[in-house]
This record gives sequence, C-alpha cells and structure tokens, in this order.
Amino acid sequence: MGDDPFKSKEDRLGIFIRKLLSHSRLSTDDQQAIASLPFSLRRLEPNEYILREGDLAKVCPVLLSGFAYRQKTSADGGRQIVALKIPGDALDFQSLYVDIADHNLQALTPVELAVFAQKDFEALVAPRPNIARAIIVDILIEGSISREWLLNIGRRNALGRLAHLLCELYYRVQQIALEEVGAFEFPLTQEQLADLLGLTPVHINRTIKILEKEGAVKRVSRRLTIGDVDTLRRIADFSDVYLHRTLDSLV
Amino acid sequence: MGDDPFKSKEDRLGIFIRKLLSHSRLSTDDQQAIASLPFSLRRLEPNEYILREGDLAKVCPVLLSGFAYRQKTSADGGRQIVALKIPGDALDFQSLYVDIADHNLQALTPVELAVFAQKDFEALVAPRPNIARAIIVDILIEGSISREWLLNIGRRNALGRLAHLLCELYYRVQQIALEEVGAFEFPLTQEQLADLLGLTPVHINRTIKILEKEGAVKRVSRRLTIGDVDTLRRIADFSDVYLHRTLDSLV
DNA sequence: AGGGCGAAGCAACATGGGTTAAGTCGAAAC
DNA sequence: GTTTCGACTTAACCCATGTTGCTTCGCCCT
Repeated sequence: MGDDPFKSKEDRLGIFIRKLLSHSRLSTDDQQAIASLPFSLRRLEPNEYILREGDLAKVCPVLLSGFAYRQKTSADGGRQIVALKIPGDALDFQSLYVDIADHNLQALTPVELAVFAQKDFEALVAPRPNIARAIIVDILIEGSISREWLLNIGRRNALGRLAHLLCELYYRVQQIALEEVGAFEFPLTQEQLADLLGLTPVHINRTIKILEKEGAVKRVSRRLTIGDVDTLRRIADFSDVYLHRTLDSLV
Repeated sequence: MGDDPFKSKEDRLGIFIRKLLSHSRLSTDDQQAIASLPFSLRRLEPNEYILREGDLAKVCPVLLSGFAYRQKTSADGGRQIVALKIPGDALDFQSLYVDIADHNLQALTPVELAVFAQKDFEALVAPRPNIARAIIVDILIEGSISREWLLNIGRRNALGRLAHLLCELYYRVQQIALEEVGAFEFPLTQEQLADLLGLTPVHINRTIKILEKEGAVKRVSRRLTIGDVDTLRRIADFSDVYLHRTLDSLV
C-alpha cells in the first residue's frame, strides 16, 4: 500500500484498472486508454478533507494508496461513517453528475489520489461504451455495499456487526491485491469503528475483546488484525455476493 | 395513484419522465423517445416479489403506481427494508448491468409496473447521452438516500428516525405529484416500519404515540398521516439536500 | 529521560429499546 | 351477525448498549 517512487506515473493507475476488471470486462485497448488518462497526484494526511458537504467539485478522484471514508453528521453531533474506500476505488463519480456534495469525504490514513478533470474523464468515457458500463457497475456495487451496511447496522448485534465489517474489508483487500495477503493491519481507531457501526467506542472495545477471546482477531501494537476468517464469517453470517466480484477473483 | 383506464399506454410513462426531470434536463425529443419506449404492464398484489435475491433478470421495471420496497434478511431471520420506491422510480437498473440480484424487491401496496426489455432500453440510451446521464444521476441519488438512511439508523433515536422517514416520504411524494398534496395515507404497517428503521413493532407503536401527542402525526382508521411537517422536520433534523431535487421543485 | 497527548482500557451505573405475553380492534368472509 | 385474521395496543420486565469518569499505554517531541 506504500509508495513506489520507481513506478511510472501511468502505472500508478494499474490498481484502478484492476478494480474495474474485478467486475467488468475491458479490452486491452480500453485499459490502455484508462492508463494514459492525464491526472494530477494529490497527497493528503489522515482526516484531511477530500471533499466537503456542500462542495461543487467537478472532478473525479481515485484512491491510489491508503484508505478513505465518507461521513455525515446529524444536528446533535452524531457522526456516521457511511462508506469505506480502499486503494483502487473511485471516490466521487457523483460530483461529476450531480450538483452538490451531500457528505464529507476524508482521508483515513495518509492517501495518494489521482484526480481526473471532468473534461478528460468525459472524453475517455464518451466513445467507449465498455468503460461507461464499468463505471455504472462500479457505482451500482457501491450501492449494494450501502444496502448491506443498512442490514448490518439495522439488524445485527455489536459482535455480528464488527465481524461483518472485518470480513468485508478482508475480501475487498484480497480483491485488489496482486498476491494473497494474509493478515493486514486494520486502519480504523476504535472511535472510527464506533462511528461506522452505529455504536460507541466503549462498546467497540468490549466487542473487540470478545472477538479476541474467540481467536477471530489478534492485536499487534494496538492494531487489529484478522485471526481466523472462518470464525469471523460464522459470527457475521457473511456472504460475499453483495460485493459482486464476478471476475478475476483470488479467493 | 390509482388506475386510469382512459389514459393511453404511452402516457403512463409520464410519471417516470417527470421523475427524471426532477433532477435532469431532457429535451422534448428525449422525452418523446422515452414515452414511446415499448413496455409490458404488470400488476402485482402486496408482498408479491418483483425480483428475488439470486435472480438473473435482464429487465428494467419502473413503478407506475403504488409503492414497493427492497429488502434483505440476515441468517437469524432479521429483515431489513433497505429502500422504499414510489411511483416514477425505476426499480432495477442493477440487473441490467450486474449479474445477480443481492436483495429482494417486493410490492408494498398493489402496484403497476412498466417493464422494459434490455434491448429496447439499451437502444434508447445508447444514442442519447442526456438520457444515459439522467439514468446515472438517478442511480447516484438512490445511493445518496441509502447513505442518509445509514445516518438515520446508525445515529438517531427512534423518534428522530421515524420523523425523518416521514419527512423523506412527504418530500418525495410532493416531487412527483402534479399538484400540491397535503396529507396522504402512509402505506407501511407498523411491522414494516420497524423492519425499515431497525426497531421492533412494539417500539414503533410507542414512538408513533409520542409523535401523535406532539401533533406531528394523525391517524385516520389506523393509517398514518402527516399532521405538521415543520414539527416533523424539527424532530428529525431534516434537510432535503440529499434528495438532490434540483429542478422543477414544487415545494 | 521526561512530558504531552491521543487512543485504548476498564468499571459502575443508567437507559432506550427489546421481549414476551396479553389483550383489542376492524374489516372481510360466510 | 358471527367468525376469523392480521394489525394494533399495552404492560411488565429485561438486557444490550450508552454514559461517565478515570487510568494506562505507546509514541512522538524536545
């Protein structure tokens, strides 16, 4: 997930292409066209805003490295993380098509973004129906994940919710990885986990301890790591169909 | 919302066009093209399935009258309603683009659907970039509503959740109505409200009583009706930006 | 090495919402 | 008009999760 200064600028988009290929077929010509799309590189520190609620950005950022999240707040100060984005994910088709941002988009870890200009993006998509299609599929899958999160927060208890999230992230990281990754460091603080799962930090702490006792999860220097995916899947009642990984699946 | 036997078949798509016009600009030519799209009419009774999890339908249904909902279940039998659709809403672009349905789609009231065949739909969209754009915007707005629901279920208490849902439905119904509608009958049972808001029927009942005492809500023959929108908005901390009603707003 | 600080850990207590179990109501069926 | 059935109502009790407040850890800074 780190920085590779020896990679050419074009190659940096490889992860974005790999993500699209996980659910859509693209000709080598299409892939070539994406790879040579001009972009500007932006680096942000944790918690910096990529996009603010109310913004009118006409730009399409794609996450090259690091994690990011979407977040909304209610009037009484409650915060809800409504989406989690990993490398390869496009962060905001919405501002290309709709007027005004309805949520905040922030860096979770240090991130690198490829930012496409609207006109370049439209010039890419217009004559290439397969790419246009892949974009729509990408948007639809994000919607599918939101629906699964609704089920998770609305109907599962704290233990199930946390286990489900861990499973999802595990599968999604596998999906973009070049080789099988075993355990990886989970980048959310307990407070962020609480804001994501509709719980409080204190209760997240209790719940992690239970998962740890079951051997489902390990902790190395305060960072969460998957211990046993099968146990997690059992606890979470996890099925990956909602991720719609139809092609090139590793797992 | 009822049936009008004197309407020509083409005119029946008027509500779908009006919905698209509420967020996108379409030329009269584009509108004409949509209106003359061939479709088959389907009628379903409450709780009948429009689409089942696991289905591979290659078809695009649009709701002409009545209400419908998307629903998922967890292994322990918990049910979560993850979206509510009203007349004019397209119900399933996803099955045109993605492989397999990840949720169930059911009629809430008696409904009438216009069902488009994939090839007709693609022939409509391919040469008309403005329509393609309107479809994408429609999909993105559904995503925005899902995110707001995540905030609602994850961070608001029962009273706020219910008030917020009532507000949302009020605004959405205004949006497709030809003239100002005042109160309208709310079509969900208390059990369905519970499944939608991540609560239990018993607690929905308690919560309705509070809203009723505040004058925010009335009940006529066991059906919920909006009493005072402003009170509801205050209780729910409601803002309509997430609905992205940019054009032709009535309210 | 010490100080500062954000995150994690933890215990005691409070409560919103869940659960269970009885009703009651209203409309459709006959 | 009686039966039936689903939806609504209500009460009593319970528990998962929230709240408060304090302590500890690990790491960065100087």
